[in-house]
Amino acid sequence: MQETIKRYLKAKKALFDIYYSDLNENQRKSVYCVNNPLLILAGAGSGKTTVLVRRIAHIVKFGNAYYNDLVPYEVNEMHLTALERSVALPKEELENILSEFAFEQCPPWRILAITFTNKAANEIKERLAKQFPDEETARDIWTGTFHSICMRILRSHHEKIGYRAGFCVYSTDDTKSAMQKCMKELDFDEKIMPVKSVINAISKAKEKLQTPEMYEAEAGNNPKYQSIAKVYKLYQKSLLQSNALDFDDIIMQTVRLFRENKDVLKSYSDKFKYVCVDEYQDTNKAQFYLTEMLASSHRNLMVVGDDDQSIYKFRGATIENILQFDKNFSDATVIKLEQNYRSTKNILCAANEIINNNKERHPKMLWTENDMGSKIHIKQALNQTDEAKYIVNTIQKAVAENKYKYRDFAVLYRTNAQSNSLEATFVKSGVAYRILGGTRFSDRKEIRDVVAYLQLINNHDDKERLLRIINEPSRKIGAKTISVISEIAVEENKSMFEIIENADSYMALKNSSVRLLEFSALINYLTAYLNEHLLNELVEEMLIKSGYRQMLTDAGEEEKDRLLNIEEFVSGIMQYQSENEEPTLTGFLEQNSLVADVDRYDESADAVVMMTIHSSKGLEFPCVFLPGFEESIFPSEQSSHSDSELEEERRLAYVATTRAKKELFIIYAKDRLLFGRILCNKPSRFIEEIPNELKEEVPTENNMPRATTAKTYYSQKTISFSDLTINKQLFTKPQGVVERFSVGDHVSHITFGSGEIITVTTMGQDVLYEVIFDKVGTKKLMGNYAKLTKI
DNA sequence: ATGGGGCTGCTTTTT
DNA sequence: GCAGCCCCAT
Repeated sequence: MQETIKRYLKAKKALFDIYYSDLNENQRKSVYCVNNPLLILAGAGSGKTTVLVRRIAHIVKFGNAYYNDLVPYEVNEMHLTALERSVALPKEELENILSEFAFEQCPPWRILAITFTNKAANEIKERLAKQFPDEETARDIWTGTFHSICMRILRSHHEKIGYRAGFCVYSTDDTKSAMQKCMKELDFDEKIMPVKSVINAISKAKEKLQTPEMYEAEAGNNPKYQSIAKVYKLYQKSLLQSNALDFDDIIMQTVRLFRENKDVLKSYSDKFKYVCVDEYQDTNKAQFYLTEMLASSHRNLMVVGDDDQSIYKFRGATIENILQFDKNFSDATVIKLEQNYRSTKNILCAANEIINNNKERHPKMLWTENDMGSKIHIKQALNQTDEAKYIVNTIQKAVAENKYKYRDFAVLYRTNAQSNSLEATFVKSGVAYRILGGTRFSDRKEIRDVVAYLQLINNHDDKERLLRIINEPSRKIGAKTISVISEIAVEENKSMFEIIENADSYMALKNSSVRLLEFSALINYLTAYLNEHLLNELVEEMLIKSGYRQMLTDAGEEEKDRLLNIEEFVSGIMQYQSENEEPTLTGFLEQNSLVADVDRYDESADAVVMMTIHSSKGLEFPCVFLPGFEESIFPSEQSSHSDSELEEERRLAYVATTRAKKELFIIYAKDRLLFGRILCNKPSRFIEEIPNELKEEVPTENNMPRATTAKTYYSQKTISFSDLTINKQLFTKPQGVVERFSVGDHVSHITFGSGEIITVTTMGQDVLYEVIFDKVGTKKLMGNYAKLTKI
């Protein structure tokens, strides 16, 4: 009987291994590991989304099938032989056989997958859909960004945090103008305390879950922080009055909801048997608490991350979250995905070399079985126009030779501002291109105006949007009248819209009451109109009745673009209506405020795509151009003063280079026009960090004398191939047992030098060491990565 | 209440 | 180099 059991279990595992034979060993391990906390450290291009999707599908289809030791009572020789022979079956049939092993399957609606961007969420949704024959299963899985998931939760429980139904989300610009008004009300001088810095400080506070009261307490005697505390307080009050949340509130208020209502938290944490978080290195403290809470009942939390791709520290993301993972979940399994399937050896090696200059990281090594590929093309351009021309020419040539299509190319830059000069050249060239981000579509005045009308119709309390459009087009309602309304509203603790609706009962508004009543009647009429009509019809009616369309038509040729933009916006609404079973104004506005331009990136369109490096995270392209690799641009001027910010820039350079599959072009300009001034910057240090053996200089077209070109810069630091230990290891799969140490051991590290182990924490199959180094102080290192040697 | 003219300061990066 | 802001004149 023992023998039968062994054979049965062996056959089961063999069948699963065949079913998942398109995955590598560690990827399979991640899929099978279902019933405890799981940390996946996944390098760039190592197939982490695949693992995430396949694991969820596995949980739904087979549950904890792989690791259980259950054997059916009736199993006999015939059955066993049949199983053992099934190994040769095609995959579709295999799945039927495997379902026999299913155990503790999880219904799809009890699985939650959280991502950082809508782009990633959509990709997971699409790929999940392909895993199931029916449409419903994939749709029932809760997939979304932190913000969209929280909104979904808040919509059901808004009253518990003091918000009314139909509450709305403020965009960055709405936040800014609301903040400005608060500061004005408190008589704070913008010259001394810029709005931007206040917004930043308050955002940071919210990321740390600090309430205005907590912030005030922490401010102590510091006048600057005391002032910010005052603004924070007033700002929260005005948000509540407008029935609005800002981006950070979405997370913070959800945490608050859970903390103050244990029953609500319990209903969600009981519901979600499995919680998966993508891009865990980008989560901030608030998101960490949120995740922990949601996973608290079942503790089946899987997080996927890569510290080398952490590029959002500036907005509060903390790598501590990955390090803390094992503190909260000491039984966590840790799996590393280090095989890269995306890039050529040359590209991957260059990326490894760049990131290897960072000190604050878990040393790790990506390797690939892909070809060597071309060397990295390094191009010196004369100026930004030359740079753009080089990109256009290279693309045109490759397309003409039928090597690539337009859509195979991406141009990734550090700052959105760089897109202007690129665009100018692309327009003239006739190369199809699309720019994502930058002056966003939704940032355009006319779009913001139309959205403001819709927001006000949806939520009459929304002060910010009301102020935006009350005199747009001109209704002869000026600053004076508005401040009177605002004062009355504060006095009577009513919304401004309520005062406007009753303008005729206030003496102070005598002169403008007719116009005010007309305005409130317009909004009320449109609100009622929505009951009987579709959203796009509402926009048409609004454009006509408000006089907005007339205003634009009167302006003539100049404003023609604006009308076209509005048309595009309306077609966006119609798309929303066709995609959703129950389209609502609230739903549309919410989607509109949480979705960025990058999310609309359509891979099927044959056009070169341009975006910031930040936006490109998670994407891949056969050919990538990286313009503007100059000191003070990349790394940016303001980051060059601090080591930690420089390391973040370097991680960004790492993300940029690892986007490329086949060809990578890095370009720097001798002269660059910026802010109307010509700058002459040295080539970026990141170019220098790529060893000469991996790069190839593109000759300048008119054969300029070489003495002054890039070579001189490179020769400052010569690295020979044999010095590169990492390089050599790159081409072979690393394996073997890593030596373990205990507290008090003296060890040596390749970059940090010698030190002493002070703590040892087991983290799944890995060990986290805290080491006090003689020169650089205390560091936390992962045993399997760190390559420590005993002294 | 509005529109024009001049001045400032800006560019990191995003939900 | 340009967008957005403030101030002043209408």
